Amino acid sequence: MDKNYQPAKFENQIYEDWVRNRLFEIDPVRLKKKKKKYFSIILPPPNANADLHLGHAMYVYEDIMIRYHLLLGDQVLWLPGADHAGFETQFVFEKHLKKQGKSRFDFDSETLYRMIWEFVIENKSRMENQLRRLGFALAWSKKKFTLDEDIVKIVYETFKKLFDKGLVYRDEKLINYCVGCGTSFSDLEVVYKEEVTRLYYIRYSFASRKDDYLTVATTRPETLFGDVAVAVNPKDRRYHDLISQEVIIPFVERRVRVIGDDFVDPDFGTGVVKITPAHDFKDFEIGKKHNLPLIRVFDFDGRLNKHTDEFEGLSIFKARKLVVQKLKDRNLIEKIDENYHHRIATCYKCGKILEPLPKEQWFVRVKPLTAKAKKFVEEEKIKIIPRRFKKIVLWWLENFKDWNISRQLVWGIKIPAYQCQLSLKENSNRWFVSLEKPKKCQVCGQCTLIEDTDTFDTWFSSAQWPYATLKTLGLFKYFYPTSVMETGYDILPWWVARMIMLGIFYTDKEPFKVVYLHGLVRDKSGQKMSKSKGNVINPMEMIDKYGADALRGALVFEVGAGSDVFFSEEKVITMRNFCNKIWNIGRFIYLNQVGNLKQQEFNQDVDQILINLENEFRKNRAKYFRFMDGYRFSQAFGLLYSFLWHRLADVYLEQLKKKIISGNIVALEALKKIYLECLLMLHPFLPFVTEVVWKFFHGEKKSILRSRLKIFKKE
RNA sequence: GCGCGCAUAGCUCAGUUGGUAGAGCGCUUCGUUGACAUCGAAGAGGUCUAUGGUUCGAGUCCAUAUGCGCGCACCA
Repeated sequence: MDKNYQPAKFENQIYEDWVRNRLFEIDPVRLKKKKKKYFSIILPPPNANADLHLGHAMYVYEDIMIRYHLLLGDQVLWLPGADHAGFETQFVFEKHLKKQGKSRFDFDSETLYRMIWEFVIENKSRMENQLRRLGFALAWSKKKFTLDEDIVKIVYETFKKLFDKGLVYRDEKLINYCVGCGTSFSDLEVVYKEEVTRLYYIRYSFASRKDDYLTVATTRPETLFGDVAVAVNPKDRRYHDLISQEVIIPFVERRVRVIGDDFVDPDFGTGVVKITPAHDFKDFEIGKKHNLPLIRVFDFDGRLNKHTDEFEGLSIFKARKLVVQKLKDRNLIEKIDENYHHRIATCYKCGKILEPLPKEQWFVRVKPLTAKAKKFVEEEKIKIIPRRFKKIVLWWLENFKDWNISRQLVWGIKIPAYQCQLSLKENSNRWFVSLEKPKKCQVCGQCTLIEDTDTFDTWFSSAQWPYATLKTLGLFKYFYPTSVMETGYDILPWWVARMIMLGIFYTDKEPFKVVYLHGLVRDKSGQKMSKSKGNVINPMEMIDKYGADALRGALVFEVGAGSDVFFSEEKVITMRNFCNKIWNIGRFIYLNQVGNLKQQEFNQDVDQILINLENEFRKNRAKYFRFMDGYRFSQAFGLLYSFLWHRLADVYLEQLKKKIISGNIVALEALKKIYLECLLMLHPFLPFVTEVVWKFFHGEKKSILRSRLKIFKKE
């Protein structure tokens, strides 16, 4: 044994041995003996478009649970997978294209899809290797990908089932559209940014009295071509007499009516609002309520269209400038508030302003789904840890809006929906859903179909991940519902809540019994890690320098449940030192064991020191199991840390040292027994070093995972 | 506006059945004779944000306040 533990010498070999000996795989014979307890976790599938970051390393909590249950002798499954990550991946890929001076418009959709496919496959295998380096006890033979044919089939089945039950519908609504990325989003993808913008006060002349006018306040003068009304609060004395009079929209000279609606805040601006249903969510609602037409004034490429007269073809931003200029020329601008604080909806990925635009999309009707989901959470059929997140999950389930699942992207699962052309001509717009590509129209039986070219929101497929994976693997009846869903609290509404909704919908059962949430990994001053701040720490670099165990330890040690992790290299070093401590206690025992074989000068007196040691160990062991079973992993780990280092090594080993060196075998054996049991308890946290030392004592072929020590029977 | 979280040693943070305050780093002093200097010993350093309440007893439970962080919603 070296003086210090050198992880790089062992880690790869140890992991290969684990895989080769199928220690992470389920045993099909044992599987059917129902005596065993089942324990399963589905790995949140990392996006197959980039390397792992520290957030992924947080899956160490899953490994801790998995290895703990392996040691308990349960029937264990930790299922690996990868997510095609539709929009995210296409976005990353387009950045690659841009570097080469190209864009998505240079390729037809099939070519683009194939190129992204190759890109993803390469990334996927690199990402999987990184999971291995972290030491994760994943059942690799079962790994799944969200684009596997059988998975896609399940996704289609879910969609059809939802469609048949009226829980998915197609409708023209305003959606959040990113002109740069070329796709729509659901409400969850919108990021609001505080900005100081201009508020323009524009005069709309009365149709009856040309020299009199009504002033509206707006941030978006370029949308005035789409105005179909002007609204005031009916209780507002200044204006209520004007309701149902007409004003004239500049440039297009269209007459629109003044309407009264309570939603208008008399104190805002002038108390008069222009109503543009095609480009504003609130206006869209008002438009529906008052039966107003929808006039879209710019297209999905972000350029003004034929409804804008002389402004046609201009980009939104240019059009705004020019419209304002020309309004000024006509003396129709009353004033401009230059310091208007405003929150603007932006694309969470590219940061550009999102446009509300009317578009036909597929929506999931969420109310009926959330009703059941809420019940499961309230009654704790799904238990949420830490508890405080229960309220948050329930809040989301209560407040979800209908979920837009259509994306205008190439990279993704194509939506299996078809439109009857005949119905389109007859203005009835009928769609049907078909698992296989249909030979003929299921509506009229004769027309040439129109295929939906959109793809699903990635979260629509990942929301089905627990049952889709287990169904396709034939493991559904053993492992569903899964035991634990462990993930970051930041994707609660995107993923966890939706898995609960769709899981219950498809299977009538909860997809998992426990949701365990971990926090974000921040740098040591609490800043979010990001490339732009330059504070990103690469987990693989940490492993190269200090070993996988040290990295793992740093993500667990003294971390509050569900709270963010303040990560620093110093903490990794502390954990590296702890691994070394473990190694050296082992080294002391090992060296003296060999030495004592010659000396044989054993001394039978079992003194008070050993009794104290044994008692203290017992107490800690009991606590350990309480912590582990209560999902308090950080505390279990902290307990082992202080017991092993500051009690076993600093106190007891020092007290026994002389006796052991002089050949007291009883003392040596007592120390060794407790040490080995500690290794076992520690193994879920620090799998490599514990396995390496274990093998020094038990031989190359004996894995700690196959140990049958009674300690894990919890006597 | 609604909701959530945090406030403990110089710094970063642990501390869930309420029972004499912990770790890492940093600091002071000392120690390298075969477990480990990726170490050990000794030590300094805390009215656990404030006020009130429940209790024999509160860092821990309740209420209010202050400060900080976060999520969501609205905004013509």
